[in-house]
Amino acid sequence: MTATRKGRRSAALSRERIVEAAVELLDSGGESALTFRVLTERLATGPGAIYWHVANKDELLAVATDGVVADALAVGSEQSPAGPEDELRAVALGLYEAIAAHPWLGGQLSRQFTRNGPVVPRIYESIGRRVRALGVPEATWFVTTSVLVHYVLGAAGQNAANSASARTSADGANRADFLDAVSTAWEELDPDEYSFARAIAGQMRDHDDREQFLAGIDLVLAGLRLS
Amino acid sequence: MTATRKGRRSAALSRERIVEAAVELLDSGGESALTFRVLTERLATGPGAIYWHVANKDELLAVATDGVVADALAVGSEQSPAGPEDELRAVALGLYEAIAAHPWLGGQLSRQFTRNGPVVPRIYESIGRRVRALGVPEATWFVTTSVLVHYVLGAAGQNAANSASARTSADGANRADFLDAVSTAWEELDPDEYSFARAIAGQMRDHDDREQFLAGIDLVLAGLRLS
DNA sequence: ACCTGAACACCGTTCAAGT
DNA sequence: ACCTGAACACCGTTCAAGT
Repeated sequence: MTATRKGRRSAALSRERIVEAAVELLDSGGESALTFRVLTERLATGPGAIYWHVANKDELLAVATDGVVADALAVGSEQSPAGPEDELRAVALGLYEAIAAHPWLGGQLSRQFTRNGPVVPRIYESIGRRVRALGVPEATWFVTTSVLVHYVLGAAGQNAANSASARTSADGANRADFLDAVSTAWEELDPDEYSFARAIAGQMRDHDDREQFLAGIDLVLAGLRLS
Repeated sequence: MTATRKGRRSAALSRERIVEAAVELLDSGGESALTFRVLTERLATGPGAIYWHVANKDELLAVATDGVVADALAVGSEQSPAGPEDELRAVALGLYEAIAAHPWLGGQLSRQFTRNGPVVPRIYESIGRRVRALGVPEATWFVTTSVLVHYVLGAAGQNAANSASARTSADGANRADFLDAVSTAWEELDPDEYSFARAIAGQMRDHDDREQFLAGIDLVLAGLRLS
């Protein structure tokens, strides 16, 4: 793992090796940890060499994002379980786990929605195929898939953000401590203005990530059966 | 409007004036348009003066985000319509319109989920109050509100991203042209790998933003009635 | 074709100094 | 208490020059 960190590089530079190193940096320190300065150091090269393989930082981030998502979705579709509902849950959970493992994915994915890249249709395809298999009317394919996609990415991103900020927090807190801090903050809000936020603060503290996440999927599935 | 753009500043500096100028810059050119360099120029001052009123750029962005969202939600709750369902639609649409008017809000809001700031409980409160009023069981308050919040922010952000990138696109395209380009790109994807994405490309091109957005809300509301 | 590395035009932020 | 503005330590990106 430390083999390429110092001294001359062992293998020729390639787009793949650059993306691989970028993902490592993103995983270890979030979006701000990926700079061309430390990237060139890690790869024992100069900035010009990287720009030979990659157009700019935006493209590098897009390729890294698409690669991680493609892997996550590929794993999800290997095991083809019982029916389309279970498949849908598996795909959603696969995305969830990927974002949990790479917290920077959350923000990056929401940025990719601006662009016309490959990752957005990839995600719509994975979720949408299962929506179609559930037999919902074609006229509602776009809406239902959109609801699912946005919920999956939003909820996963929020949870990943929690664990990410917990990881880098100064007070050495873990995820539970961070959730506890947020929950406590919500409980101390003004009782008149924030009666609801205060009421769910406890649920937020104690909730099991995956369980709640899947409960949300099931809620949408229930609504889907009626449309 | 151009009064404060050049020459000496007319009024004393204040947190409010700084935030106001920041929002103007964000609205006009997106997140990258907000720099301390042009901010000091607009306010006819030096960077040190801004740092006297505001801790750093992160705080400035957080305050700007919270301000715009607070305004949007205040407008939404003024008119208290028929029942909680209509109120929910009004609040959701209010957020939707705010993000459409300030496209940078989308990305900024997803970033605020990492932090323990005031904007996230504010949004949960507005949506959650109506969820509670619908009479759903307390045990599911957190999940149902989460589904709604993530869908609202995700869908609004995606649409805003569309119009935002359309606005700044080189080929002078408007929103319809941008959607058309994306739709065409999806139609040209591999038929085997992307059968679903190709199938909904047409719906994406022709869809009415608000109509589709509200259809998504209704889908969740339908699922909510069953839980 | 692929890589080097100095240089450019920018950032956010700090801080001694002024009023 | 509030503001000035030079300076610092960084960015992403370019490009003439090498192999």
